[in-house]
Amino acid sequence: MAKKDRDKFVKERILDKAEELFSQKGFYAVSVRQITTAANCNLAAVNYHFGKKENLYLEVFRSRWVPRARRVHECFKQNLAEKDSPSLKDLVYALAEAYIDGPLSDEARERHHQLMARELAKPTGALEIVIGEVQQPFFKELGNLLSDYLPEKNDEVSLSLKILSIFAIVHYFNFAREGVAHVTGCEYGQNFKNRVVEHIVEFCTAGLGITKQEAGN
Amino acid sequence: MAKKDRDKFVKERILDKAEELFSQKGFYAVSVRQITTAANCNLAAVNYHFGKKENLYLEVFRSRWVPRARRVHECFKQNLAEKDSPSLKDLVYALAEAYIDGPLSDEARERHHQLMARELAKPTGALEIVIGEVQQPFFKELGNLLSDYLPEKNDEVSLSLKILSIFAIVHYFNFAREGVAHVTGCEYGQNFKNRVVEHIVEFCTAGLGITKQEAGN
DNA sequence: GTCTATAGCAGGATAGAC
DNA sequence: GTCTATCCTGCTATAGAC
Repeated sequence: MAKKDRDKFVKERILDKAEELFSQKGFYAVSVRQITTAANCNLAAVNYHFGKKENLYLEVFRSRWVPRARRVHECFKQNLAEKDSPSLKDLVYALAEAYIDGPLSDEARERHHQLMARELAKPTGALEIVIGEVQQPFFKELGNLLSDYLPEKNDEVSLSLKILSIFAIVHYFNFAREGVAHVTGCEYGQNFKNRVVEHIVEFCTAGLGITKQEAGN
Repeated sequence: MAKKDRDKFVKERILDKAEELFSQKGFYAVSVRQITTAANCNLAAVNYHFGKKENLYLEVFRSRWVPRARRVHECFKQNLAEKDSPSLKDLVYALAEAYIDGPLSDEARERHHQLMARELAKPTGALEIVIGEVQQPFFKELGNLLSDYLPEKNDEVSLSLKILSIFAIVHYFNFAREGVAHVTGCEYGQNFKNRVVEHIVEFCTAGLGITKQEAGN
């Protein structure tokens, strides 16, 4: 790990550490000095490779956040593809599992959602990347999948509200871990993640207006 | 308004402006200079009244955030008290309306949830205030109310997960307004707020496992 | 209580050697 | 590409006059 890190090009190391620090503390709370020290390179490297701190922040989203979001979405599709003629419950399950217990490591998942939470609370240029390149197209796709299952015809906005609500829950359990742990009294281990996934599936399939019988198992 | 502001004591003006700025930009992105300039007072006033910047931040939560959260909770209880023998739907409605369209102004509501979103993503000492003094007791109270309506017996954790999920949705629609507006294509006017409340009530009463007939109207 | 002035330091960015 | 050295700005916090 230490060896692998040293062999990476400086630019990559900077991006890795920058993401870690930005997600933990936010843009302003992290100094270029902290990043370059953590990345074991010179202070001037950030300016050489990215021009300025802000560009580095955006590049973190482009080169790290977006691909990782895509991996989660791929995982969802794969989860879903394993079922033939999936039920709505299968669909929500595939989604919840991809997000809560999917391809990302626990650390990566936390970083991922903290970065997004920061952008949602106070958008910078990165929110355009997050929404425009990733969320919007994925939600569109989800909407198409979902609308086949819903009992009533849904207009665009109704469908969006439903998808956003599922996403809000998934997102909350990922980014507000400390609060969740405090309120529930549970640690974020594998058992708890399983339980959260079960809960989300129950809550959201029902929330979508499907009775247990209709939802399948 | 300008007059009223000028008549307030310096300490109060600082707290007002500090909250506004902290919620918009976060702790590190706001300087004491910005706060004191906005509060139309001297730079040294923050140190005089609060000792240091961090204490001011905490005091914003204690003296502004907590009372406002209490007002929302009071509003919820009042909404609920207007019904005799309220249905579950009434309960969720009272909750959603208090949060989405309750006693707070739009600006105050946005500030309120942005401050909380920041704390949830990256807890500081303020999260203890938020959860310990406000959320935890309120969730407990909600749990007691809710458990009477649920068809099955729920252990503490199951109940917490349900409440957190409702709260996650409510919170998301308040703090991620820009993202929500982008995805739905809707502005945050009164119409949209009404629609969001309707949606939350539908989604969450159903999500709690209550069929439309059982939920009442 | 409120001000000015300033200490003392950390920040981002850059110039220029290698 | 990577380094050192440095500029300059802006920050928090404080001392001390009023």
